[in-house]
Amino acid sequence: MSGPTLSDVAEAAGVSYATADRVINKRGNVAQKSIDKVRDAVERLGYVRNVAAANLSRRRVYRLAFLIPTGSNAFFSRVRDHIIQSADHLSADSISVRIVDVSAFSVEGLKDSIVDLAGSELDGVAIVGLQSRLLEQPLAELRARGVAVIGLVSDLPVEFRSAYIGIDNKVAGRTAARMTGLAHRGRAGAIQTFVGSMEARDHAERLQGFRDVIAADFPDLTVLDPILTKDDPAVLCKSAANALQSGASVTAFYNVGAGNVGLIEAISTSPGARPFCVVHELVAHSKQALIDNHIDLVIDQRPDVEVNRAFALLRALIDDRELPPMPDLMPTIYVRDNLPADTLNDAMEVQIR
Amino acid sequence: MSGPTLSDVAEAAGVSYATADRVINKRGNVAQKSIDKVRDAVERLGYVRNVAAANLSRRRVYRLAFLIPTGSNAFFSRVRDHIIQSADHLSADSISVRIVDVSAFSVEGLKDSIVDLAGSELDGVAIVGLQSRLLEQPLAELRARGVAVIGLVSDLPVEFRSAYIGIDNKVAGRTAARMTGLAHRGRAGAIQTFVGSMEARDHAERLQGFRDVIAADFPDLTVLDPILTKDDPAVLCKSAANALQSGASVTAFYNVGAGNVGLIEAISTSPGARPFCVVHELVAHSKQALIDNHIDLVIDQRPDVEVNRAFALLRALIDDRELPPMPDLMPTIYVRDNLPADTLNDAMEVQIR
DNA sequence: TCGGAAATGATCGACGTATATCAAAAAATG
DNA sequence: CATTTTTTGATATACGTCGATCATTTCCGA
Repeated sequence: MSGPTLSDVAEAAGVSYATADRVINKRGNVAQKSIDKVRDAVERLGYVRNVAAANLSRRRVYRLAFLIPTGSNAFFSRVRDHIIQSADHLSADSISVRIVDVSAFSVEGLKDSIVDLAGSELDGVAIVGLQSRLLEQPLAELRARGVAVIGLVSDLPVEFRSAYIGIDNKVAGRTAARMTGLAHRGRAGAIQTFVGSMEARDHAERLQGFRDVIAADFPDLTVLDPILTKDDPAVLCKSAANALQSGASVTAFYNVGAGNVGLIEAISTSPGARPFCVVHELVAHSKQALIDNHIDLVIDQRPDVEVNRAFALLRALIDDRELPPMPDLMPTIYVRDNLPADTLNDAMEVQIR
Repeated sequence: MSGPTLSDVAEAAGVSYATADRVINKRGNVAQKSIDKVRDAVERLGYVRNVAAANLSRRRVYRLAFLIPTGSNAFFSRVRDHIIQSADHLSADSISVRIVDVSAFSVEGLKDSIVDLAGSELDGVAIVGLQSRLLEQPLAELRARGVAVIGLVSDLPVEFRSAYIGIDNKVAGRTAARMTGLAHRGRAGAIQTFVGSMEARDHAERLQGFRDVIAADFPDLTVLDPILTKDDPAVLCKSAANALQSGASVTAFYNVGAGNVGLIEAISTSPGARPFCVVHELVAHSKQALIDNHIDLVIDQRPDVEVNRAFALLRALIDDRELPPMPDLMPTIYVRDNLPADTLNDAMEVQIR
């Protein structure tokens, strides 16, 4: 019923268990001839290592780390909460997780944190990355020590990680544009966009995707040049208020970055009809704003799904197994009617505990 | 590092390993006093039984079954494909899966299939259910034999299953309404709705949710009485073509049920502007229709996520463990820009193999 | 208080793998 | 051919749990 064991393989290969083991676990001191025989038998019998038994035997503990930016950013506290919550349940599978706080969006800070990882024994790490050559050296060293490295939410230099988990931000921007276009349905309009920083790759990509779709499919709409916010709610509040007062010319808002508290503040205190409004990431205040009808749509990247996926992926990489099939990561559209019940209530409880 | 073992528990409780084992595995013939001591020690030490070791020892194979309606329904072939694909990778975890074809939407057929399950040894089963008292008896018998039973996509009688995995169809209908409303933005309009059958609970609920939101938040829109289609593409094609010709009065289509091939056919062959168009379930043709701009939105219930969740849930139930945290199941909105790359290409390959 | 029933303890051999040791065989070296 | 080196085989112990068996102790009722 359950597949062949290593003993079966050894027998089929005509070698001893010890030799088969030497081949499987790459212990060296094996003749090429024997290696071939074992490999062949593995193939023929369809042998797959019983990971559970192996881990039991070697008392394996998967030591994982997550490098997450600090700060008040609500999205990353959501990520953090999901990691903690998952880790809680994964400890039963002998997985230990450490969350490392990284100073937000500082290449130097991230580099230091990666270098620091060298101190502790690790099997795998998921990093909210940045694109910088500065990171290449420390990442290479990590991987040389056998640590599985993946990028999370924001990618690392491609050659220096095994995989990336996150949405395609161009797709996210395109989706926002599609919805904005549909909401205008033929009518002309002007869309005020906001970005945190054009240096942030995700912001730039979202804006690009947004512009592409509007240009291609909604010729009656104009995309106004983005206002630079540095993700600061105060800046957003002020500039949004400004735009709201400057007559009825603006028919939609699209905030590519964070700091939505400010945008919502401006909208909720401004009288009269408001523009169609799209923002990113479902967190406590954006959820509330949907419910209160202050905004129309939230494009979300489901950090819960991403974290789940990170764990599965790291384990597979560490065990050198095939990847299990995993649901695709697509930007998810929320309106006030398909809100998850517990996005932040539950997560917050975890945080408080 | 890794938690206490049962030996530790026995020692802490001041009983022998054998007694602790008797308590943990409910073998009976244990004094209440001993039970309490062991339970107490488990609590104190935070013992969790090592499922991997246990399964290794007893050569456990999780024997699961899925009862899925047959027929040409594209949604269920998608479900089927995901089950097959997952099962492929789960065989490494000694999980064996059987898919049982059930004649679609026939209570009698479903009942027979459930009764038939009694023949084979099973640990858990996920059933695309129906609401009928006829099912209660056979379900009760299944569960009496220790089989974990969950409802999938469409629920079973509540008292006779351990859990239900599926979306809230009222929420799905509300979401469709919200998007339709946004797309009209102030303009008046009339929405032609289509249902397969008002007896189908999911259809009725979607329509209800849809009506609720339109009535509450979009007073300028009228929901026309639904056209009964029996999910038959031919019926949909004809009635949609009819609606399209009867002047510009209809500004939107909402198909609650299946048979979208027909709807798309009518739209694509009709000249001039088309109404705003929302359907359910992302499958090959609805995806293509999005790309071709024949429809605007697809509300999807992510069968891949649901199947994943079903596996996790069944295992947890069978092992009598706590549930791992799982992403919420919310209706997902697809437009032509956030389409998953592989929804059906990959799945179809699996089918062909 | 005796006998039988109930409860407990002690211990063993699986499960499939990892890791180690030691001896034996085969191959390479001069 | 003798000697070293490389490669192999045989075997043991451990991981944490399950499912046994068998002997011993404790409990309870008559």
